[in-house]
Amino acid sequence: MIMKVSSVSLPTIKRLPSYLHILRQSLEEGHENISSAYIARALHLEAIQVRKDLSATGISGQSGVGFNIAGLIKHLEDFLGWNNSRDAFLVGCGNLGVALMGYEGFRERGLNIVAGFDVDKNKIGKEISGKKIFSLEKFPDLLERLHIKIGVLTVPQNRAQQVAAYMVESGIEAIWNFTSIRLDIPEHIIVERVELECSLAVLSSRLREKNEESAEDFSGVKV
Amino acid sequence: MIMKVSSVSLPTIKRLPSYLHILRQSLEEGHENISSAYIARALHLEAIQVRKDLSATGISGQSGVGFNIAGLIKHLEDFLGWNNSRDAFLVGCGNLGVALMGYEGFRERGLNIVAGFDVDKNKIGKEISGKKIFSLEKFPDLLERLHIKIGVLTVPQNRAQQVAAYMVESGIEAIWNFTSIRLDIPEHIIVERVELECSLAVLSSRLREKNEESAEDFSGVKV
DNA sequence: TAGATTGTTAATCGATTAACAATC
DNA sequence: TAGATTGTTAATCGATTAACAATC
Repeated sequence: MIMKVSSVSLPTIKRLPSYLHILRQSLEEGHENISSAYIARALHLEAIQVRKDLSATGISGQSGVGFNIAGLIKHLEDFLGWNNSRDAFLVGCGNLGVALMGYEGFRERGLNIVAGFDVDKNKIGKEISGKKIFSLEKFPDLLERLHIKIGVLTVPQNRAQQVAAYMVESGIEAIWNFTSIRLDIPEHIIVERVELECSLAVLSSRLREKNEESAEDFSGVKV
Repeated sequence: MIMKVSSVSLPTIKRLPSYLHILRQSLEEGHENISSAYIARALHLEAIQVRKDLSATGISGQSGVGFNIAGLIKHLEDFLGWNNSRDAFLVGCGNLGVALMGYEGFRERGLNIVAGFDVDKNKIGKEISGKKIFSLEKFPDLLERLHIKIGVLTVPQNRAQQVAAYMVESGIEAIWNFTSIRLDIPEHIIVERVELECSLAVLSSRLREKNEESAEDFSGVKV
């Protein structure tokens, strides 16, 4: 068995959604083909990087012409698995959970949240954006019956580890983790964490830099 | 004027919050010092990387002993500006906005959301997690009066660019962008986008790989 | 044919990792 | 002193960028 850990690098994969964004926009504007230079300009990247990324996903353009937009969209969506959407359960119907259940954009990106789960009796039985909320107890049973593989984790921090373990026990294969907890679960389970903290760290440090710069302005400049 | 674009690399900055996490945990457990090897083990990193990262922020440990935990926490929080929390406004009090306004963790990370803004008359005047919601019209005035520098953007996708422009006009200095829109605003404004789509792309492609692997299992193995 | 744009091969750059002397 | 751990210097690795022949 060949055990390749993806031939496509993480930085490349992370840029693909932004390419799709530009491509869809461009298609709507009535264009048929697009060049790597055009995509690069729109995203403040280098054309060669765009070409390298695209070729890594296994598509090739046409010399002198560029890439067929519709074909490229189809190809990238296929590559990401965003064409045939996968069903998912969401656990933790707080404000964040409700926000995610109502977000239309996920379905276009291959993720279809079909139901929510919570422990709060006031929430159980209700519907959010047309999706029913079940008792967490029903999770294992429904997971099996609906052949769900993906769980979205939006519970409070202090419940995260415990609930994640329960999801794994129930047979989940992948967890999209919206908590800041680094889950301790078996290696074979796919876990992707949304790194809010990292994003805030970058924002914070850029703000700090800016402050230091303007402080330098005052100290360094002779009036 | 020296215009250094930060001596500390982005990958390093993004790892700092996880270091803080381990450090706080370790302090609670009653430890006084910690080694780079310990931190690395807890985060599945290499000890040398932890040391390199920490030294990049300008702190040094003690040979044979490690780092003083309390001192290191203080240092990293200072570095990120997470000690003295900065006030921020949040624009767009939908489910996501409400979720963020109620999240306790931000204050510990230097971000204090003090008020929300919305265009929905039903929301204006109400309070969420003890924070008042104002009409978006009041944004520029309150921004100036309270000396707010940071705006959290949680409006619907189709309003994002327009609202962001309004925030810039009003004098905002930094935007934490929770929409998937790449904002087109002046260079000198700090924009940090939470890359939900990228995270989903990584999850998707890992799922696809896993599928392909198990498909190979079946095709490759002779029964 | 001339112009545009691709994909390949090589060069550069920056981040990670290794080795190890210095220090507590 | 022996053991643990740091920080420095050098080596490696992988991603980005450059150069350019090939192609439409």
